[in-house]
Amino acid sequence: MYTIGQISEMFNIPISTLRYYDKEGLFPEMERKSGIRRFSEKEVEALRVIECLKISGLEIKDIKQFMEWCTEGPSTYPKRKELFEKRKEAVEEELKQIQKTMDMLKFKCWYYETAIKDGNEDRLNEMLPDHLPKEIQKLYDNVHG
Amino acid sequence: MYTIGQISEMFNIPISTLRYYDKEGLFPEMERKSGIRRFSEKEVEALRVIECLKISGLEIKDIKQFMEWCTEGPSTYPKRKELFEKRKEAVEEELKQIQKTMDMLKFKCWYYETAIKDGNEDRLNEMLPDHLPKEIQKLYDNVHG
DNA sequence: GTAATACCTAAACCTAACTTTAGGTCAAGC
DNA sequence: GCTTGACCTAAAGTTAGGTTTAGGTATTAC
Repeated sequence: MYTIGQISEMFNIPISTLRYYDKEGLFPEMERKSGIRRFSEKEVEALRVIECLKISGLEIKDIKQFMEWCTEGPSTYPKRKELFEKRKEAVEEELKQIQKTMDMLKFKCWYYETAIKDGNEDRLNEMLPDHLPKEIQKLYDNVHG
Repeated sequence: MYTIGQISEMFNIPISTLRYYDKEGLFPEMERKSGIRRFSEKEVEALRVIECLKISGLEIKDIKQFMEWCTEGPSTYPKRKELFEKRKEAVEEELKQIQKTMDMLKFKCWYYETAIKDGNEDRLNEMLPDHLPKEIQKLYDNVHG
């Protein structure tokens, strides 16, 4: 059993945020001892799931919904599984987008590296849009195609 | 040359958002014809960069800063390059985090698939924390280690 | 016994990034 | 000549996800 302060240190999350999560219903079964929150292994795992679902793009109110399903027993297993399947798909989409973003960033890094060497963008403007070095052309096409 | 409506369709961005970006200074050199915005290739490329930098986690005011550097000529090449290098690092970090998130999602999908088969979590509780199937154990350890 | 810590609540406040609203201009088609 | 559609502005409103504030309790250290 952990206090809110210990959990705050463990997860590097402000105490105010943990209280906010609690107020929003993200720990529906958390115990208290004379008013003081007691985080058990259950809440620790809940926090791991909260961080995961947040990164996946889920809103707090939907995370709350999931936590409620968890208190309702085996009848909600299918809903819970479906939620994670959908989140997986969403994250796969996000991943594609980030890959594209990375390609743009790499292209721009090369671009300015070249501009610094040349002192201007004249040569770059001649190479654009389809006479870039092979590897760079790939990045460029992926982003500007 | 494009109108705001054409750009809105091209990028699938609301007109109100494009005007907001303009107001925030993200198109410092955009022309106007009797009050009406005229988006050139320059602004189209700016928008690609805006989307890239936004996904990389940069705030609007910092994107504005970048766009201003672009109007200041070759002396700002090093700053611009450094910005993209830093964004690249930030996105690499984000990517690691998302990979971890994916592992958690995959684990949870397997978990509920198993729970549905069994009708309860008894067998799962016996397997936790270190007698899971090999591939699943990897995911679990990566997230709970 | 009192001072410092760590906890508590309710409610107000904050920020970024938009979106909506209200009112206006301008060119084209009928 | 008037209606329609696409543009314009300034300013107010919205939302999510917290954070801060003000005031209070309870346990431990001296």
